[in-house]
Amino acid sequence: MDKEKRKHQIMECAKRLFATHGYYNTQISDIIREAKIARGTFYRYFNHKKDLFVTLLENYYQQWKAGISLEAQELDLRTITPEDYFRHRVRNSLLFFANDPYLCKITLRMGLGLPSDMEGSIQRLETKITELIEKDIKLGINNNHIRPDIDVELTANLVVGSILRLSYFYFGLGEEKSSRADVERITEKVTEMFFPGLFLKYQPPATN
Amino acid sequence: MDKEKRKHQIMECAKRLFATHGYYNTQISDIIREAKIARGTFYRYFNHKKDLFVTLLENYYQQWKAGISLEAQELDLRTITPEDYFRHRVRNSLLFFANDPYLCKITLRMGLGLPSDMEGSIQRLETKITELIEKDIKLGINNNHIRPDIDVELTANLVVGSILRLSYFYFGLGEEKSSRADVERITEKVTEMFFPGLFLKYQPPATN
Amino acid sequence: MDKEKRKHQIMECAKRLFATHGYYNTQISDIIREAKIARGTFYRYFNHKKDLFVTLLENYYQQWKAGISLEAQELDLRTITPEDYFRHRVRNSLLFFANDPYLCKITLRMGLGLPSDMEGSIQRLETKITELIEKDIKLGINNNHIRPDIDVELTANLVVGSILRLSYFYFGLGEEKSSRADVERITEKVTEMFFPGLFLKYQPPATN
Amino acid sequence: MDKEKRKHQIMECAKRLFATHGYYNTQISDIIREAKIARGTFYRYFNHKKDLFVTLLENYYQQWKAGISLEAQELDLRTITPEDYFRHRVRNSLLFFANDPYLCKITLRMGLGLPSDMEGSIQRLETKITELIEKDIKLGINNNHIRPDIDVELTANLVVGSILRLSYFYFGLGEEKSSRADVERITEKVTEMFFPGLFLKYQPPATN
DNA sequence: AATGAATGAGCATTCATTCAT
DNA sequence: CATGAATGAATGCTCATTCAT
Repeated sequence: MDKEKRKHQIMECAKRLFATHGYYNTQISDIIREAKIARGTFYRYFNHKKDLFVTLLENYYQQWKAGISLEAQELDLRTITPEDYFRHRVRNSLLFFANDPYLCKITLRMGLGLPSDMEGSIQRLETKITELIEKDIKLGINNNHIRPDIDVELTANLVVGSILRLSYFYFGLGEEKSSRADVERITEKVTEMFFPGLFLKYQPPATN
Repeated sequence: MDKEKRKHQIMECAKRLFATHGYYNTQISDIIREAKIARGTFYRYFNHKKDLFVTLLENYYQQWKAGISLEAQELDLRTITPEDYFRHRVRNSLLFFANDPYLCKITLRMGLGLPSDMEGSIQRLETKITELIEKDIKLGINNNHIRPDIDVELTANLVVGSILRLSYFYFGLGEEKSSRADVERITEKVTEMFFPGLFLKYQPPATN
Repeated sequence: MDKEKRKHQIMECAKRLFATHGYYNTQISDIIREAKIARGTFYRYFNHKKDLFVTLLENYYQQWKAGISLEAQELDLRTITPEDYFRHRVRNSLLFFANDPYLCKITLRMGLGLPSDMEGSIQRLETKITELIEKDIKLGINNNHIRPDIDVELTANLVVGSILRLSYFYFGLGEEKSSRADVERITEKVTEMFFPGLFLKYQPPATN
Repeated sequence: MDKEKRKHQIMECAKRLFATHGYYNTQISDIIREAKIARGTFYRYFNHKKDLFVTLLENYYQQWKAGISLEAQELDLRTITPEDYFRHRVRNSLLFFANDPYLCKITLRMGLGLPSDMEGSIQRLETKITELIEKDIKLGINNNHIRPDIDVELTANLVVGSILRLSYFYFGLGEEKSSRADVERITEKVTEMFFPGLFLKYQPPATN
């Protein structure tokens, strides 16, 4: 239908603008200029700016759900190995995000709501943490503790991602400070999880 | 100094408000009401609203850096095992975030910039993905593929965090679609990393 | 003619909407929804929204004029008493308004242009004035000054109507404050007019 | 207080503009231009445009109430004649409206909400009705039925005011057509009320 | 230093009117 | 004739920032 096409066109423009400049730094004026439509036309398709945003994400969510059920059909659950099953899941999740960088940015809350200079302030901390982990990994490789064939950058991001997500989940959602006990438990679990895949079997330094 | 105390008081109020309602939904009016100061006073301590925000994060960053160097001193690098070293790093990162839920929220871009109803639209996708992984893990445990002693919720968040971070890093920062090859490579690395810590040694089903 | 019928249908809908929600709170969208016609169709029958409104009143005015000339024919001016003549005039005026509550509201400027909550603010003053007059009349009846057979509510409205109309005519149409002399003259005339019909012959209180 | 003075200044400007161009044809821009203040300043004193309007009327109402209680004190209720009492009431009501032509216009719903050209369409009907009554009165005077000393224009407005108010009260406030019975009853009461004050004792025409 | 009244650029949204089909 | 998608000028309101006291 032609009406749907127009709506889609607006959504594509908005998605790019939201991802690039953030929700609050994208004005209706920007969207209609980009979409080459008149001001009033925008409001024929969306009730508010907010409506557009929510529609965008709702759409994305539906797309993801559809992808999931499709994915299920591809697998022969009786014969697949656990490793392949895991691999499959990971691949499909990545593919989903890889497919649309703009929605990826929006969903991952990058560039959402903050002007790029302020965004930078936030990213710096993440980057620094990642760099620290990278350094640690390199050190571990040099000392023959960590498998030398791993991709340092990727692994650092992987580990940082876990830690940030767990912080968010366990410390950020509430409002009160978390207890030391929580931290210890989480620390232990994270270590258990990463150790086997990350480290070589440990050889205590030969003393002489 | 008294001046510093006043500045600190403003920052504490702002931090809480930013974390709770987002940068754009926190007005100067809110901050000065909360901090019990006059409008003009605010501008004696900060040049703009943006300045306050950046100062807040800069502070946080310095705090983190200080924590890091402190941490280094605690360790006797000659005798510590690699596992303890890793554990140490993880613990300190978690502690840092656990210590200040408001800054945690801000840094992790939660509640930043979006009214809570729109924020919900975003969180849904993350939650759904996490739930899916949780289901997979439970299935794996039932089928004796996954170690039964793991914490399902924690592990799901850990895995999801990795995947989201990698998506962000490899697909979100640029603007062009990513190649299939990238996805395959990342998939493989993620699988390699998690497999040993997550799965029991695989026993192919006995055929009869 | 079919065209006239359609035009009439639009006018009926608009009349009801204007009377109920006011001119400015009635949108073209409301009218066409109610009249079940398309947006463009409206503009085939009326040049503007204003045109519709003016047409509506023009129509009403013509109707009234027609009613007047008709009325004249009913009377035998040679034999009718002055009282019947007056009664006749009053009856026909009332009938005219009684016949179409929507046009009545519009002509009497009720519900024109203001949202109902603001309209309320205006009505309150009128209501309070009327209530005050009602109280006075009741008092007069109790003291045997006013004929006990009158309809209090009706009479209060009648008197208030006169006063408001005279205020409007003598004080509202111009822009400058009116002189005290005007007020005195009008007061005297109003008193003269209402006194004979409203009051019993006055009996000065017996002194002892 | 200075703050009150500023608020008062805005209200005075708005009152004049509302009365002259109507609520909907008075823009915030007009008000602030007239009051020589900035856009934002307006919103320091009033929450909305509507708020200003309601405040204006609320003020007027309070003024009226204060006037009423004051008025009560002036009267010696034990000695005043009913006629003087009535005269007093009428005078004070008129004085109230005479005092502020702008608020008079607003309260009487003139110039409220409609551009002056449309307002004209409405006024025409009122004017025509008044003219008709004037003609009747002159006729009555010529025929020696009506007292020759009355003020024709004033009396016509007085009678029209009553009729319009009664129409409004009995036919306009509801939405359904009124019954013929209502009209007859009102007609009779109006005639009874005006007849004694308006007409000379009727002399049936001498027949020969 | 502290205050808070004043400022005005900026923005989302509305709605009468037009015009291609 | 009828339609309804498109238009864009107009408007109420927000809010970061300034500045006189």
